[in-house]
Amino acid sequence: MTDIGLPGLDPVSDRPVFKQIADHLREAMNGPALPPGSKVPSESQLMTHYGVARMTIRNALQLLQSEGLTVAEHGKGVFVRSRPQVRRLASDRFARRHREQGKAAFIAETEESGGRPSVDSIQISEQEASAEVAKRLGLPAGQSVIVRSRRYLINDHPVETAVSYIPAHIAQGTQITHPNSGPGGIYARLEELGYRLDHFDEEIRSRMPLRDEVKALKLAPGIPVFHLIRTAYADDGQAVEVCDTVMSSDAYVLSYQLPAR
Amino acid sequence: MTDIGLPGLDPVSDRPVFKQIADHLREAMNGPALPPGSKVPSESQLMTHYGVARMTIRNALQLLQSEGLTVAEHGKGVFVRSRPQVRRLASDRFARRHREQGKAAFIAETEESGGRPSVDSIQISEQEASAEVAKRLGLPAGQSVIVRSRRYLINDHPVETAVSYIPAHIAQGTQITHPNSGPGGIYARLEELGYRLDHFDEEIRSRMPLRDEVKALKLAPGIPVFHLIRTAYADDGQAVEVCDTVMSSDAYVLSYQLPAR
DNA sequence: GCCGTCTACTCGTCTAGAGGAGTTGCTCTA
DNA sequence: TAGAGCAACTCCTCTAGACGAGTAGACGGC
Repeated sequence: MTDIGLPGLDPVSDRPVFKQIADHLREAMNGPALPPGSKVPSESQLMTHYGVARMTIRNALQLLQSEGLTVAEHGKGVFVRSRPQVRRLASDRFARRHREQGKAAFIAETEESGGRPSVDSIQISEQEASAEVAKRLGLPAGQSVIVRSRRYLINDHPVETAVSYIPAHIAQGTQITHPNSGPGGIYARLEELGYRLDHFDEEIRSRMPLRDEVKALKLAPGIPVFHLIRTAYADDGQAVEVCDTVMSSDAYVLSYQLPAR
Repeated sequence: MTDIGLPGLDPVSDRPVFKQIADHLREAMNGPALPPGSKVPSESQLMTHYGVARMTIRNALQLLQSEGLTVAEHGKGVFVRSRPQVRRLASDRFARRHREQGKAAFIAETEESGGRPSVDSIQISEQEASAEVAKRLGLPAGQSVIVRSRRYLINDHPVETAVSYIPAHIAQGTQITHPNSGPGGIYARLEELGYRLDHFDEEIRSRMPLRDEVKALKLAPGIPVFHLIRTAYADDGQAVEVCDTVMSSDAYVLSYQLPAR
């Protein structure tokens, strides 16, 4: 086999065999033997090396995959995940000075870091607000909202899905209801309508993706998602937008500045 | 079997059997048939119901577990995860007004929300800063730092581990090097030493936990962690502390306020 | 040289068993 | 009645096969 210096099993250890094998491979991945992108020995090679059944090897590989350390490619082999380029979300990303340059935050930031941004699956509809959304927007339940959903991609790879909810009485009849919301995005439109933005609240959770999210974001097994809910407030204290986004956690580092005063 | 109304398999679908079974169970968990905390039918019950081999059932259950939806308990059964109480981290949690009340952020917040906070595994040492830490602290590599590591628990359940790095020339000979850092925590001590805190930068990642983290945080399978790195800056722009924390993602919702100006 | 086929190798799915170990509750005995 | 012991049930680990489908390189025919 492609010898990467894997040790043998410890016959006295009571740690299950498949976990021991996973440990060995994890170890090798930390060293030079299995650098990111390299190929892990095949199932049959590992079977021969350790003298165990195929299922035992598969359990070990499965474990590593669920930890997000490897990806299996049908017909090719199992490979050590290489960390993809990440996008840093800074806490000033919605500052007015960026908005005034006429580009939505995502487009501007991605281009700056040398990526090719795109947006697809744009869908716009008018719906009754769910209890959750109504509460965040400070509306009575069942009030009508404009729903804008879309998917963001970098170099044609999906990284984020987003759904925005804007009270219908605000967005109705404006460019916000069009797929192309115009220069600076919907926040620029809201300001033109007289809703001067004051601040945003962001709520962040992390969890494993749902089935649909795995598909929409082409997520590898073992990669969690950020679930971020942002509420935009105008300077009169009124909530004017709620944005619910799900992001591939291996494509993002979130970054915030907190006051100490 | 405890009939929860599971449908049969779709013989024409090309979706693998174990995924179909997982789909059925996931569906049942969304409805009243399998509420949080309830017991999923046993492997042998599912074998009988679907007429498939045990491994196929186990694959399905394994999938749900890796999604963080269920927990298996040896000898008892598989149970639907119930969402634990979460702790909300607000972006003003390090505001001076809190610090001046003499309690560290974690203790104050947890008590406020009705939990019983505790801290254990406190270890303090002096080490050479790693390249990463040195860079964040703005120190030459290899400079000496005081390392404070500890684990936070709520109602005796671990939720977070944290390691702080403070330049030795600042912390040396102060209470910061003692396990009990005194009222208001190390941030209060830093201010007493004349480092008036100006702001914090927080960097957030999400990923699956390492082996040690699973143990330290008693994490169930399929639960990712937040990895948060906070840097504290004094008002002269100097970085005075770096804190590296790993948090169980099912115990936290992070919350930040962003300026729009 | 180019293209299609064949083959060997990869991982994916599934079957049908084995023994082990933790938990629970019943039964039988003292 | 209290306790020990046992049986039945749970999930965990592992074996030894089967067939399927995707990939890539060798090889031969055109």
